[in-house]
Amino acid sequence: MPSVRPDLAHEWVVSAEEGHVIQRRLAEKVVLAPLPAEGADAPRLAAGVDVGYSKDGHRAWACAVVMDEAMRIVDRVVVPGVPDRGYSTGMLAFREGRLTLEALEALTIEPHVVFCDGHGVVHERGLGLASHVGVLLDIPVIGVPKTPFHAVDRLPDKPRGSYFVLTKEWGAQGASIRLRTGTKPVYVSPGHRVDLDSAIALCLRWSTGRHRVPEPLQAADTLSKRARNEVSPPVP
DNA sequence: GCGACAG
DNA sequence: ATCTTGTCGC
Repeated sequence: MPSVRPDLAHEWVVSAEEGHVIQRRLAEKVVLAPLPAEGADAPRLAAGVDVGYSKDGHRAWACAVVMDEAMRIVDRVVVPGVPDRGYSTGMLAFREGRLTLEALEALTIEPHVVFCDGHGVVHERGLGLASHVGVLLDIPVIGVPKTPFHAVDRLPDKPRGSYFVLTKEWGAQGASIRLRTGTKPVYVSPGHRVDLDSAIALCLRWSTGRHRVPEPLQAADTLSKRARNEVSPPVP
C-alpha cells in the first residue's frame, strides 16, 4: 500500500562511495516529530518488517506483518528475492533496503507506523535502514535493532520499560530499552516522522513483554524464518 | 593513532 | 544474518 516517493525514486547504488552521498542527502529529509502512542491520533495499525536469508546467503525473504490494536495479524506478505550485496557496516540499507520496500509496498493494508530491524538516525551518516525506508516511503518508521551501532553508555535496569537515553557519540537520538524483563535490551532510534520519546512509547505500546522486540517485528521475523524453511527445511 | 561498530 | 547444543521457563 505505501509507495516510494516518485521524486526520490529508488536511491539505490552499486559503489559504497556513492552510497555515502545518497545517505547524507536523504538524511536531510528525515523528519523527527511527535507521534502519540495513545489517544485519537495514535497509530491503530502497526507493521513489522524483516529480511531472512538462506544459509548460503544467496536467497532472501522480506516479510511484512500488519497488526491491529489488539496485536492481531490483519495482513502479511512475503517477498522472495536476492540480496543486492553483501553486508557491510553502515550500508545495511543497500543490502536489504530494496526488498524491504517491496514487502511494504506489497501490503494490502497501509500501516500507520512501521518497526524495522535496523537503526534509524543513530547511524554514522544519520540514515540507518529504518530512516532510509521511512524517507523513501514517507511514513513513520522506528528502528529497533538488537545490538548497538556504537559503544552504549550503559544498559537499562532489568524490568520491562526501563530505558537509557544514549548520549555517547549520538546525543539524545537513541536509547537502549528493555521490552521484556530479564532479556537483553534493544536499541531504538527514530527512523522517520517520529521523535525519540514517541519511538520509546510506541515500542512499549506495541510490545507485550512476551518477546524481546515489538510484536509486529517478532511476527515478521517468524514469518521470514518460516518462508526460508519451506525452501530449505531443517536437516536434523 | 588504529580498530571496532545494525543485519 | 546463519550455524550450532544444551538449558531454562511458561
